[in-house]
Amino acid sequence: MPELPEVETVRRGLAPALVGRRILRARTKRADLRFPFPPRFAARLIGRRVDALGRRAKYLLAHLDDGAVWITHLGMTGRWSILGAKRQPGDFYYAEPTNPAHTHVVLEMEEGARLEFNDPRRFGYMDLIAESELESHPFFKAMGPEPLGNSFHLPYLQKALASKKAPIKAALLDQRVVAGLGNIYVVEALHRAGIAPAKVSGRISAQRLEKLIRAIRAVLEEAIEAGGSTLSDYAAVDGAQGSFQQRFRVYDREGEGCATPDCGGAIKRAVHSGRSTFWCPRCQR
DNA sequence: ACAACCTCCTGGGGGC
DNA sequence: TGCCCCCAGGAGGTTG
Repeated sequence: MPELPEVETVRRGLAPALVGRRILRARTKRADLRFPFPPRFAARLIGRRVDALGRRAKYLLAHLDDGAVWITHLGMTGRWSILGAKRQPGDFYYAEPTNPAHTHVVLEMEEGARLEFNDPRRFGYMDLIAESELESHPFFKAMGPEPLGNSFHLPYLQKALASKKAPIKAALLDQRVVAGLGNIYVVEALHRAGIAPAKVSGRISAQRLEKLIRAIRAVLEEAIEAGGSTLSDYAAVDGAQGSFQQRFRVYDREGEGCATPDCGGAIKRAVHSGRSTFWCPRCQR
């Protein structure tokens, strides 16, 4: 479900409930998600104040007042909801309750916000580590640059892809190359850049890589603006659905006409490494 | 080292 | 209606 724009939307929704407030209660309802919770996870959250809520790629990073960082990855179906919060204009909202059987973490914050983490497939995970260990943590150690950040630029991408034989689609899904893209935004960006998903990474000209960088940035920025994409279960913390799925040009549009002006091609679908790829064979080369 | 799988897990949708 | 198969936003681990 959640790629960078969805995680950023969740971050922006959670921030008013978390930042500057203390965690009054915390409870996990099972021992693990994708991985076990760290030792004494809930107990170590209780009493802490959240100083800042950041994001790195698809990870949420809550910086706590004791120097620890509480990490959440949403996996495929992970969802944070805010329930029963204050009902004041501009404050929090009330999310539709999700299936309680899949509610795995519950927090109560100062000022009355109740936060629930719900994840039917349990591909999500959480961790709690010292801020000083963040860079060396296995999740982040080999991670590539933020696609919307200053270090994602042509010289970097040229170097990262040079001599790579993998198809460009696979390379962009590799979080070591660039961190935060997933299946949807990769295929959308490749379509905008006019690059075929199967194109060998190391054989794309500088000019076309420059166009790809611009396409990645544009699609992510537009998707954040739209509150992400909702296919089935993704929602923001207040239950709101994203709307970027209405602007997909290729994703899940097999057989439909290409959106590129004067192209007239038809969108194709193929499966590579178990993941669906959508593209227009006419304008993506 | 690299690329192409398989896997974890649940639920929704389509076909019969 | 029911059942079975396929599919899904991620990504670590295993093969070859």
